Amino acid sequence: MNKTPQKTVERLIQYRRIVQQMRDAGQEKVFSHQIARVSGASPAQIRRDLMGVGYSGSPAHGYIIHDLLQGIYEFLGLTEKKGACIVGLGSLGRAILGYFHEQNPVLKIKAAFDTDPAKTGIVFHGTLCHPASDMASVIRDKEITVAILTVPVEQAQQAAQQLVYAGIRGILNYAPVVLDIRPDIFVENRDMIQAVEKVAYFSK
Amino acid sequence: MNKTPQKTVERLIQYRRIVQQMRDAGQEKVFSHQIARVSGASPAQIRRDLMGVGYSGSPAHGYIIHDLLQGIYEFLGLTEKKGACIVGLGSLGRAILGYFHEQNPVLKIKAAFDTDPAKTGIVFHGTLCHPASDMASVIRDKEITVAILTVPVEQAQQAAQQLVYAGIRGILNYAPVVLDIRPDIFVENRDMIQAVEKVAYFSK
DNA sequence: GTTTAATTGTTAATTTTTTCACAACGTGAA
DNA sequence: TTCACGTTGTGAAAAAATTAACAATTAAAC
Repeated sequence: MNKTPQKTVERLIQYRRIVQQMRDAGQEKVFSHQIARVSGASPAQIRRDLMGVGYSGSPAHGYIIHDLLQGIYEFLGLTEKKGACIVGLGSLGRAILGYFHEQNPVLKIKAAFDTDPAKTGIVFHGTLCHPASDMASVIRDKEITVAILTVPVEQAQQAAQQLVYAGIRGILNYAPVVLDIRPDIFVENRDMIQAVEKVAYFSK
Repeated sequence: MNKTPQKTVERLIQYRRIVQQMRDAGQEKVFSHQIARVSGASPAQIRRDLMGVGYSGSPAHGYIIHDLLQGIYEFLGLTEKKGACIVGLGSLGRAILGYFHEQNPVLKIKAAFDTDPAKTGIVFHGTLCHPASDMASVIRDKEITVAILTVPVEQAQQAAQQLVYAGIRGILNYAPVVLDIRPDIFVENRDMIQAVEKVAYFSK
C-alpha cells in the first residue's frame, strides 16, 4: 500500500526536520517557498509532496507549523517510536550509534550486535552490545523492526539472513553488496565508497 | 557537459565494482543478465546504461570484461586517481578514513582536517590531520578536488565555504543541512538519520 | 554451409517524476 | 463592500527514467 514515491518520502522526512527546527525557533506559520529555500526543492514540489499528507494549508497564511508537523508525523507513521538495532560495531557502527545517542524523535536504537566477544556485554553510547547469536531472541523481545547493517562485506549476506529470520522488516545496508533476501523486506543501500566516487565523477 | 543521468553514473560505479570482482575471480566475459543478477538492475537497464560508455559488447559472447572495465574507467574519468580530503575527524570521519585505507582504485585521501588541536599533527589510518586553518593551502598544494564533510551540523556551512574558497569541486556532505554554496560545486547529501527514517517508513 | 539459439544495441512505448499554470481562496487595505 | 495581493491545491504538460521489443549478429551445432 506504499504507493507514495520513495523520493517524496525522503523529502517529507527532510521537511519534517526543517519545519521542526522552525517551530523550535518560535515560528508558527510557514510558506512553501520558505521550506524551498532551506530544502533545495521547488515550492511546487513541496506543495505536491504535501498533497499526500492529510493536511492542507491556506492561501492566506500558508501552513500552520503545528498542524503540518502533526500531519507529516501521522503520514509517516511516526506516532510512536520504532525500534531499531545496529549489527556490527566497527567504527562505522559505533559512529552511527553516537549519532542516535542524542535522542531521535522517531527511532530508538534498542540493541547492538557483534560477533566479537570483546564487545559483547559492553554498553556503547547507551546501547548494550549482544552476541550475534542472540539476534533472533533480542529482536523479538524488544520488538525491533529496523536494522542498520555495518558488518564487513563478507559477513553482510549471512547477517541479513539472520535478521530476516529474526523478523526484521527493513535493513539499512552499508556493505557494498546487494543483499539477496525476500522481496518484502525493504533494503536501502548506502555504499560509502560509491558515494565518494559519484562526487568525484561530477566534480569536474 | 555532464548530461549522463546521475542514476546512470551511480549504476556504472556499481557495475565497475561488480565486474572488477568478476575479473579478480578469473572471469573473462560477462553477459548483461549476469551483472543484473548481482546488481539488482534489469538487463535492459544495464545495456542502456552501457550505451553511454564507448565500448560495445558482442551478441555472441557478451562483454569482454577487460575491455568493458577500461571503457567504464575512461567514461567515469578515472584514468588517474583523484585527490580527496576529509573535513572533521569525529567518529564518522575516522570510520570513513578506515574504509579508504584499504586502497581504493579511483580515489586517494590525501589529507584530513580538524579544528581540535589534540588531533592535528596526528596520522589517522595513514592520513595526516591538518589544522582547519591550513585548508586552503593544503588543498591547493595536494591538488585535492573532492571533500568529505563530516563536521557537526553547526559548522558545516562555514566549512563548506572554506572548501569552496580553497577550490574544491565537489562535496560529500554528511551534515543534516542543505549547504548554500555556488551552484557549480557538486554537492551530494548523505544524511544518516534520514536514511534510517526512510527505512523505518518503508518497513511495514 | 546452414540452422539454431542466445545476446547485443537501440528505438519506441511506458511509467514515473517534476514543473507549469491558474482558478480559488482569504486577508487586509481602502 | 470591493479590490489587490500573495499563496494554496491540483489538473495538465513536460521531462526524465525505465522497460519492452526486436532486427542484427555471431558462435556453435549439425
